[in-house]
Amino acid sequence: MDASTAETFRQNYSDAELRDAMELLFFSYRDFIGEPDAILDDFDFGRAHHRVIHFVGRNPNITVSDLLSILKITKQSLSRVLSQLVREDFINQEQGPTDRRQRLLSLTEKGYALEEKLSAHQRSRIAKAFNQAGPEAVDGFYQVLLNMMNNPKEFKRRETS
Amino acid sequence: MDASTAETFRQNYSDAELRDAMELLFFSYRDFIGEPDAILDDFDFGRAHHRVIHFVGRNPNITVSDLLSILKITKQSLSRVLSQLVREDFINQEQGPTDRRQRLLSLTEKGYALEEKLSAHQRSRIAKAFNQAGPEAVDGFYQVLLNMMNNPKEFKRRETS
DNA sequence: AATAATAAGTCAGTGTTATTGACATATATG
DNA sequence: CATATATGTCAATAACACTGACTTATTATT
Repeated sequence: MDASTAETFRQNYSDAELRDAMELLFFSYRDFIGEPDAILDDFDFGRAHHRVIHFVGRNPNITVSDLLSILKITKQSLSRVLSQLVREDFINQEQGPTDRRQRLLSLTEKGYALEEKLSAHQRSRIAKAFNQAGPEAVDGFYQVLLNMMNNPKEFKRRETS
Repeated sequence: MDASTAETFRQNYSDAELRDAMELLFFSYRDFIGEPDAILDDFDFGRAHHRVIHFVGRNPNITVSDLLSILKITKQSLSRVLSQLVREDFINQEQGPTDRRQRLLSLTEKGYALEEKLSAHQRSRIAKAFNQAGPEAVDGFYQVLLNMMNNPKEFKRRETS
């Protein structure tokens, strides 16, 4: 979609259409997150652990407070999950080099292996959806979901090819 | 995207790209569901009530068991929420006309009003995202998310224009 | 050097949403 | 009549979130 046609967008969507989209989001997200649960059960972990492992994996050496603002949960909620992951050697904490109050978080090898295992199903689900829908659809998927975010800049797309 | 070019899709996405998409789903869904909570608080309701109200609204006279298979939660989980909504006159139950074991669910006027109020923010969020991204992007959004579902036929798109 | 602010962690209590398992009732179907 | 189905309910439990209050270590400010 180039700039010259940008003015010609239909700017009206009916409530029924918008409710369709709401429902599609619900269904697709429900199925998207429903998968790794079995693996997590084996470790006595839940979805909260999964999210922490994902975001620490994507942001090596992230601080606790930065992780908190991504997850938008409280320190106390994170604490339970994080201390468990550190205790069981999935996540490593080390003192910040310049600010020694910080505890920089990164995945251990064990943590990385779990992330791989957990995300395998989700990655192949997305790959399948992308391949079936085609590259133009993938662009649309990105555009719509980015525009749905409160702060689209929070999403850092690492790789485009 | 027409059938003639369907064979030319790039069929390989890197793990990093796929993890990008996972993250975008997380962020956009987090922001999408984060909004109606304040309204729900006023009624002492939670997200579970919201989901029930939404799906009963979209599927008038749905049976309890059909609602359960959409939500993919247990009967006991639904029961607490549903009986509360019935007790406070947001949802109406009536005996099935052919099968009297069934309790067909529908929104009362009060329930419909609440649904309107709750979905208003989400609808305008989606409308904004659709308008910013453009109609082709909207098509892509639909295609990708549909292909991400376990059973795309579960999604019934009511309106296309 | 003293004070204030920040980063992280912890203790205690609470609430929502989900779970499993067992069982009850009404109705429908073979 | 026996069995299956649709719904509802009781009890116990767990995951994941919350609020509020407080501590410790470290950094920044005055």
